[in-house]
This record gives sequence, structure tokens and C-alpha cells, in this order.
Amino acid sequence: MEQEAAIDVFAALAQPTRISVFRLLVKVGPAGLPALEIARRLDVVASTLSGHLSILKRSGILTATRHQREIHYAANISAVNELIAFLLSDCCNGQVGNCGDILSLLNIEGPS
Amino acid sequence: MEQEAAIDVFAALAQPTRISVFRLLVKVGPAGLPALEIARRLDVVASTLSGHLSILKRSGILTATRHQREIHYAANISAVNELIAFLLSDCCNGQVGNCGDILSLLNIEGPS
DNA sequence: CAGTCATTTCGGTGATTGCCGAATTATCAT
DNA sequence: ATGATAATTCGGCAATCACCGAAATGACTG
Repeated sequence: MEQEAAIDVFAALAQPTRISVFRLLVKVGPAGLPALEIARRLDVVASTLSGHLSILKRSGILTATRHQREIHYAANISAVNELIAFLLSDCCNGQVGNCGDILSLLNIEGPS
Repeated sequence: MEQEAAIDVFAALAQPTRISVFRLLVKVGPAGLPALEIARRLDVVASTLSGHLSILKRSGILTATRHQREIHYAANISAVNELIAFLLSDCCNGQVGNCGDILSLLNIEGPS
């Protein structure tokens, strides 16, 4: 992931409604939710939400697929992966082990 | 990390000069750099940089320590860890293995 | 084709952001 | 104290952002 793309993702997530949308969609899983359902659950006006969804989608952190009349938005987990890889790329030379405490903070210890 | 804090970090990184500062400081390592040296390397006016440093510091992604006349800014890697943990917390139930391809994207495979 | 539902676009407003130069504060050496 | 260096604060300006309601588009149904 290039710096410009990472900035777009950071900007997309740097807003309360948008990060709430993203987290909701992460929880919901790959099936995602239609826009109005998101608006209902987060209590946001539809037109306002539409702008936020557009920003999130343009950054690549959400995907949108039409299901009949509805457009289902879903979190794009691989974009999260790329963002994390970008964050770590400069300090670890691509090898996460170099960053020490990251692994333990993420509870990576193999099956318990 | 709470959602509010994560938003502050995202907002801090969602700006070209600021993310360049952050990446420069990650590369430089824990010793960090004084403000004017950062300004020189990134070709940014001192007063403009000062505002950016203040935003980065307030978000917790940078630390600042005085060394005689200079204030040395350094990347706070543990804040990066917390941010990554926040990003993953909703989809993995705290267990990164649940997210599947994250591990391989990060080149976590044990010593090669 | 007419109607309905889902979503987006448009228009306008108030708040925030980023930028710079000038002035100010802080620290140290002489 | 004086002067020099490091860094921040201030004032003002242009650009962007977030928000809402109203209107428009797109997609399906009868």
C-alpha cells in the first residue's frame, strides 16, 4: 500500500460516524448490510450516511455489492491487512518479529 | 485503545506532512529528531511543522523529550501496537488467528 | 408504464483545517 | 544581562468538511 492510499484510509476512519460504520460492518461479517439498515442502526440521516459510505468505499476499506434493490456494504478485511502492513513496513523491514512487542500485544501465541 | 483515541491517531496520520514525519521518525528510531531537523529534512516551515508535531504528539503517536535546547520527537511504537489491536479487535475476538490471511500478509511464519 | 423503495446528488450553512510570516517564549553560552 | 538558537503561538486567509432536507436517480413490482 502506498502512502497516498494509506492517507485515504486514515482519513476515512478519522471520523466518528465512519469508524462506527466500519466497526459495525466488521462485526456483521462478509455479508455486510444495506445502506438504510446501517443508517437505522447508527441513527444517521440517509443522505449523510451516503456521503460517508462513498468516502469509505473510495478508500477501499469497504466493498459494495448490489443485491436486487439494495447495495450491501461490507468491511474489506484485506484492506485492513494492507494498512497494518503499511504501518509496520518502515520499522520492521517487513519482518514483524523485529518489532518485538507487537506479537504479544496481538495475542499471537499459537493455539492455546 | 478507545474509539476516540483511535480517531485522534487516524486523524493525525491522515495528512501528508504528518505521516511523513511519522515515517521518518520510525526510520530514525527511538532517539528521534529535534523539530528543526525534521523541518529541514522534510522541507517544511518551522511554524507549520510545529502545529503538525503538536497534533501527532497529542494523539500519542509521538513522544517528545527535551535535550538541552532541543525537543526530540520520536515515534511511539507501542501506540502503533495499540492502534493495530484496535483495528483487529472487532473481527478477531482478540485472537488474530481468526482473521486468516493477516498472519501471512505480515510474514509471520517463524524464523525462516 | 406507474408506483414504490433504496440510494445518491444537490444546495446551502457553520465549523474545522492547513498554510505562512511575524512575534513570542524558552533555553543556553558568554 | 546580551545575544543566539530552538520551538511555539498568533493572526488572517483560502480550502475542505460535516451536516441536513429536498430533489433526483436507479431498480424492481404489478
